[in-house]
Amino acid sequence: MSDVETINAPRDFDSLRAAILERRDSLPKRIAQVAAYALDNPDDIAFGTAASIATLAGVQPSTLVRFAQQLGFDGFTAMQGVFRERLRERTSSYDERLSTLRAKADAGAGHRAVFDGFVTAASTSLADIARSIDEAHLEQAVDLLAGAGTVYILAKRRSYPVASYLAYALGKLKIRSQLIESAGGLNAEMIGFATPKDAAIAISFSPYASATVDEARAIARQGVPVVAITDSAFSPLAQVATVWFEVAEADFGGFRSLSATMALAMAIAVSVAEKRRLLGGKR
Amino acid sequence: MSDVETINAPRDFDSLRAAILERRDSLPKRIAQVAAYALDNPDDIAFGTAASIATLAGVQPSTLVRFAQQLGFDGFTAMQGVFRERLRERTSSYDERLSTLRAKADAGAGHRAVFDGFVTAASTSLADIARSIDEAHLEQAVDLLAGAGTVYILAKRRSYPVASYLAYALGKLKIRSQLIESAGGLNAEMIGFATPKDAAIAISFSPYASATVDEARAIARQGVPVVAITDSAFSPLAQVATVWFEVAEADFGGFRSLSATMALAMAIAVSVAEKRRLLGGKR
DNA sequence: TGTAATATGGAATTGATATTTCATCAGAGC
DNA sequence: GCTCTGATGAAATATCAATTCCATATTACA
Repeated sequence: MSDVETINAPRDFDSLRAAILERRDSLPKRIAQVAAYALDNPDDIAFGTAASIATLAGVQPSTLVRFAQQLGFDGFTAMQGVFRERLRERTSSYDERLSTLRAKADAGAGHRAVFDGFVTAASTSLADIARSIDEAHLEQAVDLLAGAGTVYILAKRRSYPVASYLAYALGKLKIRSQLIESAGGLNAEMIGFATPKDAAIAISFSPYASATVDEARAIARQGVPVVAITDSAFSPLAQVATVWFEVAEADFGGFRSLSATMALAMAIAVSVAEKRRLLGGKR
Repeated sequence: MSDVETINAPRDFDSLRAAILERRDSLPKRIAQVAAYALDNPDDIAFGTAASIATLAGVQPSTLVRFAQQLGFDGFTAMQGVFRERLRERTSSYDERLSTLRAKADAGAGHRAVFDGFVTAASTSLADIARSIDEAHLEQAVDLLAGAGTVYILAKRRSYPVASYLAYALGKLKIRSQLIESAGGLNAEMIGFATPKDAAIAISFSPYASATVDEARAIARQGVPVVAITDSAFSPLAQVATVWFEVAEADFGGFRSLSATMALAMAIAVSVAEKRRLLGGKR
């Protein structure tokens, strides 16, 4: 007869919520109890087992299954899937936006889609770093650089734009810095001048430019403290660094956003300048 | 002897992360593979089953268990609990974070506030440009550049990082380009080679670097079409440009964000490459 | 008040999943 | 070059959890 029910199971949390509220009054006592608990503690449902949830809600596991079935699901597991989806969507809305944009751009949806893709990639990266930045590391890095004589900046290729802006900013802020840029022959000599009283900032992302890695290793071996900005704990830079930051830049069309890295680099530069001003004297 | 290990299983994600990083170098290959995957895709671990995660990470389920045990957990399930805990603690979404950031960026103090300021400036700029970009101009600029022989890139000082990334991207995309960078003496000669079959991208913001303006004027006088990215209709670049974009970058602590300009520049580069691919032939 | 329909609790079952075990393999140390 | 130790893969196993079933209780209705 009314086996039609099987098809209209809610696909997302909002419609599930709506479905529950709609039937609220027509639900049997125990089922209603589950419904109330589900809306109040959606996170518990996402992770718990049927048994554990049942205990918390004060019902039997079988009631949970019945509840799910009343809503049109196959069983408890299917319903739980919706609760889990909700949890991961809360964190990945940007990622989804990005992937649809990618699909659009691939389908040839025009230049606007490409542009939106880069904007979204940059926004994602910024939101990401805003959440994940480690304040203690920031303090450490600033302290370290504030006490340095010369700040050596190491970056090649993809990361080079950040380095050049950093060099520009440090110059404006009257902080002595040395940008190690070209693949030309003088780099080794330049690095040779660095002492433990100096400091270095190295920036590199996978695939790590070998020159940057080599130079960072060399400079670290001379006892120069290194602040690294890289993309993974497994980066070779992380291993030689005194302090390192993990920055996950979203990419689009094969090009990584630099927004998060830029923001971090600039924050470090300005903070170092501020710190030096506070410490006074040293001119 | 070292059976003490059993007790020190990390209780939260941060210490788990720390534990992984600490042992990074001493881990066997497959286990390290799991470690890398776990740190890169923590969400997957929270939700998946041992089998599904193992497939994604390219290992056997047993390796997952071994990994968990190495970290001091009883088994995979216990470790997964930590990943789940992390997910339920992370409450708000990206957008919420950014807007609260914006609210308190000016209120706070310390280095974190500086960092937040830069992130806010960047995301504001991005939001602005996403709203105000002129699609017709975008089309025009892409058409113009897609038909060009060599793309000359003009930018100095503050805008130079964008130019260098643009040059990098164009190179990767196999679009011939020439970056006019140094204040050195050769620029005039370089520009002298440009013909009306080429094109130029000029980037400059107030206060406009005089070299960029002069060069843009010179190249335009030779009949070379110029795409300009600048900040006002009164900009000298707007006057010599064939197409120009207005980009209003927010600044913080005296330094302008480059995020919006970057996104626009990259979108142009990729769109040009796409257009050329569509036009085919031309190799 | 009696009867039927539905709801509920509890246990058995079925299915899936983590874990363990064992055989094989790679590499370090002698 | 050989042996031993530790790592790895694959499959068997034990565990655990969802589901189903059945007996019982509750409610609705006549």
